[in-house]
Amino acid sequence: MTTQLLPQAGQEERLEQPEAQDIRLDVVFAALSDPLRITIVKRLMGEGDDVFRSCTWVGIDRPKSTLTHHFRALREAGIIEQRRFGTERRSRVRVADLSARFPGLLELVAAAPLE
Amino acid sequence: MTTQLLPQAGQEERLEQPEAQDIRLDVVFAALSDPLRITIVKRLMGEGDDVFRSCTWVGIDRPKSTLTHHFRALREAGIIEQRRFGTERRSRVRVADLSARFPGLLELVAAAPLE
DNA sequence: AGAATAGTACTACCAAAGTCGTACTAAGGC
DNA sequence: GCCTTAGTACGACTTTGGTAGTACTATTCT
Repeated sequence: MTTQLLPQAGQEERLEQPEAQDIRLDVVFAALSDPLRITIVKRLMGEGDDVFRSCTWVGIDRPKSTLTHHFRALREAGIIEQRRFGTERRSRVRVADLSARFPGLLELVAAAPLE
Repeated sequence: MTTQLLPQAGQEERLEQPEAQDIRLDVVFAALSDPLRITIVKRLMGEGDDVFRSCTWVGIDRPKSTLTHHFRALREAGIIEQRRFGTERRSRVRVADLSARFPGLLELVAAAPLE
């Protein structure tokens, strides 16, 4: 994290997530088996791997409680990192970790015909 | 199928499966989110992509009804092909189809630390 | 025909999971 | 302090899915 460019000040705590070596493929598959979550990951990835975006930025038409649930699932599976920025919870895809652990996985997701 | 080497005679009908272009990534992820199914696929792949193996050959310690359920899930997701050979239902992984549609996916499965 | 084996349809059970609403917390602006 | 917004914990509901047993089908061999 020491070399990471953080575009906004006021960054605070990172929400709990598994270490890279603890990320499990079956759990990742389970998290990404939901089309909505693939969409979320694709949109976040489209912004680059050092950019954090809020839950509402992703633009999914679902109640906030549902979004909370999905983002949590992605975080706990190790797919995204979430940090608190004031009132927002901003996320980014853990591209480096996932590419190291599961080479090619994110390319599959990026190519998925789901918007 | 015309160039496929079939090691046994008496091959009969192929069970229903999705066409290669109809295989969906989220459905594949869902099917492979079960550790037992990853194990099944790994063992089948260890035999090569033109070799059919029966459900019991795979050597999973589960009642037959549970195996039937899992194999069906893999087939309907498009991950395996199943054919009837006498009393047996033999399966092989659809390596060519999956590699074409989702490059690298089977390598992830093969490398998964699940036995 | 009977026995044995492989596998399946059906059923039941329980757990997991997606969806949503509600009441609430956390933060920021006026 | 009040208002607004972002997000969460909790609960309820419905659907999905893993597991297993039972009765059965399909096939093969004697």
